[in-house]
Amino acid sequence: MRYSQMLLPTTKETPSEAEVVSHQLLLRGGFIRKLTSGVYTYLPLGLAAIRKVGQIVREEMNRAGAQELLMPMVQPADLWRESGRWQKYGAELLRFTDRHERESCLGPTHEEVITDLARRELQSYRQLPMSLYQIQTKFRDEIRPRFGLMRGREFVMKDAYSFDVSDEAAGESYDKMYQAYHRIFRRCGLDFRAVEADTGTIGGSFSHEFMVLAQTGEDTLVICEQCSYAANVEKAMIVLPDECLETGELQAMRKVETPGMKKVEVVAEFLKAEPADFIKTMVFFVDEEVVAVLVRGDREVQPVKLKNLLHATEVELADDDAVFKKTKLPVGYLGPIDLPIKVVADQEVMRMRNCICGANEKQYHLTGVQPGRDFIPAMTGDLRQITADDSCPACAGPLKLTEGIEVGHIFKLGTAYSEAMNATFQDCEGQAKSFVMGCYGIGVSRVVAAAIEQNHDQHGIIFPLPLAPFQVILLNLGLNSEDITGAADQLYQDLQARGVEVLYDDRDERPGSKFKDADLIGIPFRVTVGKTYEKEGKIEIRNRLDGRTETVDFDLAADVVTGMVKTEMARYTA
RNA sequence: CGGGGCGUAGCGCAGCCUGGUUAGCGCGCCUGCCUUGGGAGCAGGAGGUCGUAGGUUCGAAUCCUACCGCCCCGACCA
Repeated sequence: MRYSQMLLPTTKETPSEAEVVSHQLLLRGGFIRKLTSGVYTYLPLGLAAIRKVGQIVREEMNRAGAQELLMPMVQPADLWRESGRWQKYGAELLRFTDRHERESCLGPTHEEVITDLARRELQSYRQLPMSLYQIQTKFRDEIRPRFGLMRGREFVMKDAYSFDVSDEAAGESYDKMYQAYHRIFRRCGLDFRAVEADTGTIGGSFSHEFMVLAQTGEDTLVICEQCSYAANVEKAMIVLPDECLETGELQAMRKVETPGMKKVEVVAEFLKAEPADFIKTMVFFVDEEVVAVLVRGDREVQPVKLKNLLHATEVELADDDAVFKKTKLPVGYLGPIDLPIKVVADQEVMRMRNCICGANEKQYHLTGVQPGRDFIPAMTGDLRQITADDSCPACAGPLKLTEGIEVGHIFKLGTAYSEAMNATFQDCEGQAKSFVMGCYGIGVSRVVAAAIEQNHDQHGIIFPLPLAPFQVILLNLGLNSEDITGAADQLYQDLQARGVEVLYDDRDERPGSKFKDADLIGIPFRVTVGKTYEKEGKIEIRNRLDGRTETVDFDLAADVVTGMVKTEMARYTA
């Protein structure tokens, strides 16, 4: 491609709306333009990068035995009513009514459509297993889209669905996808981890998220430094040490005056105790019900764990005003003893001795409280957020917390959708059975953003070669010289003839601009034809990543560059 | 939806508080000269319903009201 003919509008200045680096560089580099909130046009360069990801995904999906199809973006409400998600999905599902008053929605995901297809077209166990996928634009009406391609409302997603005869077979399909995902992200050149995850609104029994490690990530992960354990903090199980930590004599419960003190730290200082001696009582709205959650004073409640323990659909931390309005309880002085609402406790709380907690009476706390003796919660379980001080649930090794960008998510769905939608096949005994399903997503456009978050410097993007919209950028720095231009033109053709993807900068621009743009858009190899060619008949090849430059004879240039591209590409095989 | 901020040329911004001739600046764009290895220089030029509607006023980018859009924080979320 000749740069002079390409729509590639780079800018010097950073648009004010962009917060994170991938968003800034995608705008500055002329990859994307915003149409409206969370909705972007992919310019030629941006589309090229997305296609690169798409192609890798496609190859690995096919290798894993999945077949590509393409489903409609517009979906009828009736299908969503069958699965129950017309009610459950909430405002993120963009709904509308057509001229015939038929209710419809824009597809945020395609479980309903694919399950409908399966129940029509798959009748026999002989047709199974079956895996189908598509790469398509999805729409989710995010409350707050942000960070450019990282969290748009419209985005390109690969979604795959598997249908199996049994739970065991479905497990095999899941494993295949798990392997395929590893290959995909390895081939994309990303630093990533697969982590155990919560299943969210998609539902299902088991799931892994694929996380690109980057500081701008919206999720927090916990990773074991010793073994391969990794999990989203929403899910990360906490294993308490075997021995009881607290020793010493059991005290009797005592009421103490703590005027004007609500925060754990304040009361702790006043009573010369540690926050870890406290039982903190947090109030949540759990599907309209008011629930008190007990954790140790220095811990945080993990709402997703709470949601799962109580089998709730919605969990929200209640603010003080709301709590008081609803319960008339003395906010700030709450404690588990004689509390007139449902109380659930983190497992750790039950091991504490001689605790301090609110007295459910203004200006008073209790000391010497014994869980189990002085109160018994309705339910106990793992409810707190894991910390770096906890030990690995798998090997008891040390843990590390880190941020991640979710680029893929795979779910073992089971029969949730097939049962709801009556999607069955006949097994070998002629019995009707529900399909055992799995679903597998990759945020294709998000992968591009994540790759940039992970691979950039002060000058711009540094694409891993497999994702680069072009492999080589060829600079002609002598437009006025027939000699140089002739050589550059020739090299452009020679490279193309060798199958190298090359962007030929033949613009009438000064060298400085060309260098800056080349750095900004992140093409891995830069080839320069200029002064050095005129003087010595040599061209320069520079690696965007490390800045290393080689000078080679013009006659060898095409072969040397092609060789470098091939060698570099070979590093990314899965 | 709650809190905050912003809408002035393609982009980034000033002007608004304290209303008053032709609304500025930088980048980009067009023409010419000159220049050509890290976003050059000079000269000339094009480009604006000041987000929209209404109001106050002799007079509104500027003050008031409503609406629309965008960004940030929160809740929410693959």
